[in-house]
Amino acid sequence: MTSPARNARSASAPAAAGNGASLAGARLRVAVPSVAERVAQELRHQLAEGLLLPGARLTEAALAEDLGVSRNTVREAFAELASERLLVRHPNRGVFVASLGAGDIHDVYTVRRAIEVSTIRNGGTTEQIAAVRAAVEEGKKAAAANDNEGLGSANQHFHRAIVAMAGSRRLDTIMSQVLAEMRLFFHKATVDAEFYSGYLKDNEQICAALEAGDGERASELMLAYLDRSEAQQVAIHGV
Amino acid sequence: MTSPARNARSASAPAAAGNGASLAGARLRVAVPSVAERVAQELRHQLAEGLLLPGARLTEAALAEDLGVSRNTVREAFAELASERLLVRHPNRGVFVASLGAGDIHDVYTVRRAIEVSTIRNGGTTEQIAAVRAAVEEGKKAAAANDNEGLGSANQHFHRAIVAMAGSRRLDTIMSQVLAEMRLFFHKATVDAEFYSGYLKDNEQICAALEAGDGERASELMLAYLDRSEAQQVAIHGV
DNA sequence: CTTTGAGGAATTGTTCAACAATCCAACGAT
DNA sequence: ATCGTTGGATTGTTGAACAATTCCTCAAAG
Repeated sequence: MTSPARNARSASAPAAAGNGASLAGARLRVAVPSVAERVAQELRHQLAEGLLLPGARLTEAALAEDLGVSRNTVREAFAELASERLLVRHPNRGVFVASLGAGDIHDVYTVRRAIEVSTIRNGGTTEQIAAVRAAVEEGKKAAAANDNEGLGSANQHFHRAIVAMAGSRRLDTIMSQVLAEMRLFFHKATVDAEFYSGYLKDNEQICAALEAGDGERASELMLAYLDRSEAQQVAIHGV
Repeated sequence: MTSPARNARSASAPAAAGNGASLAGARLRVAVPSVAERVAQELRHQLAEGLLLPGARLTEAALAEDLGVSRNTVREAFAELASERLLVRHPNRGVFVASLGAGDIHDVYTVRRAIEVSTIRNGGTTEQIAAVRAAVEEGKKAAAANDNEGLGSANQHFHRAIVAMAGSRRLDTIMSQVLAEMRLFFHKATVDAEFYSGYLKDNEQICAALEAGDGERASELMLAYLDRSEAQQVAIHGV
């Protein structure tokens, strides 16, 4: 019953001479993200890029000054990022970049096992499987180009494509958040060339099983992959 | 004061392999929840209680006045509830109590299938299974007392206990959020006496299978239960 | 009679300035 | 060296302000 889009006409343009110039760029963009949302985006970017390391402290005043926004707005962005577990709030002490502890690694992989294995067992449409295949090929290409950064991205695309087969917005966002958490914490590991290259074969096998319509085998492969990956992460980062 | 580098000291403190998380989480009750948090709690309560129906609008000023807090504080509470999908923000239009559409029902059950079935297949410790059993008995008792409200609570406890077997904080919170969503939307349905009573037998069977160590059978029963429940919800609420 | 457009009220988005509460580190007294 | 005290800094919260936007009403034009 809710009509999603309402045209934004009423271009009364009572404003001064300048007029459309500045608005022209945003003319088609019906929904401009709020300032708080843009701050959150910027922080997510910096977190994903490894510019903000786990444990680092973020002070409201500094960020507000730095980004040219109000402290309250920064606060809203903090709340959003905290709800995604990328930041943690210590009451009256400040917000810090999240850092995963020993149990958290297992925790994250438990979520992934639940979501990915369950999803993959049910298979997907040919289009959805094609998306998975595309991610696999993207990874191969990145490997051939020795592009580690691209390899990491391709791997995330692969797993996101897997979950997308379930066709659930909620699962998609959960998966995105989990991947963001991992990317934040495991950023150092991504520099290791051998780190992702070993997974290329797994992804290929899983994708092949999917294309063959053997969801059961695909799910078993995925489960084995996740278990192995978890063990690897535990080995790298001190338990 | 332009502070160019915000990468604070990450050196010593955060080590605490034990876990900084538990330190924060284990902050004893000496810490009083913030005002924003209390507002969020109050709203959650009213939502769960059915005092705020889906689609209802919440105005910042009214709530601020009503609860005796500042508008900004209400805003923070809104942000938190929105991140839990209990409220939705329409930019420049206001926040509304979330209402599930056609696809959302299937979406929610997709999440539950992924989490609950996956968790139950792996079984749990005797203590964890005992918690499941306790929820089952709680339901029986409520049924005997003709306490529909209690029946609904017991059912939620049952499913929460199931997920708790995974021992994952993240899965627990995801499950809590999903259950909160359902409780909000399906509140009207909970008045139906027959609605939950039919599930008592399912819960009993699932619990029995768990106690017998037959996780596979338990998971199959759970899957069948969820599918049936989804169909029932779709039947009740217009597709 | 329907459509169009121009106010105008109401609400949100955002900023700013202030104050209380809390934490932290340095300091001083015992 | 231990323990309390004292400042300084940062967060939590408030209140008021203003621009931007939406919604509603209503009169004018077709």
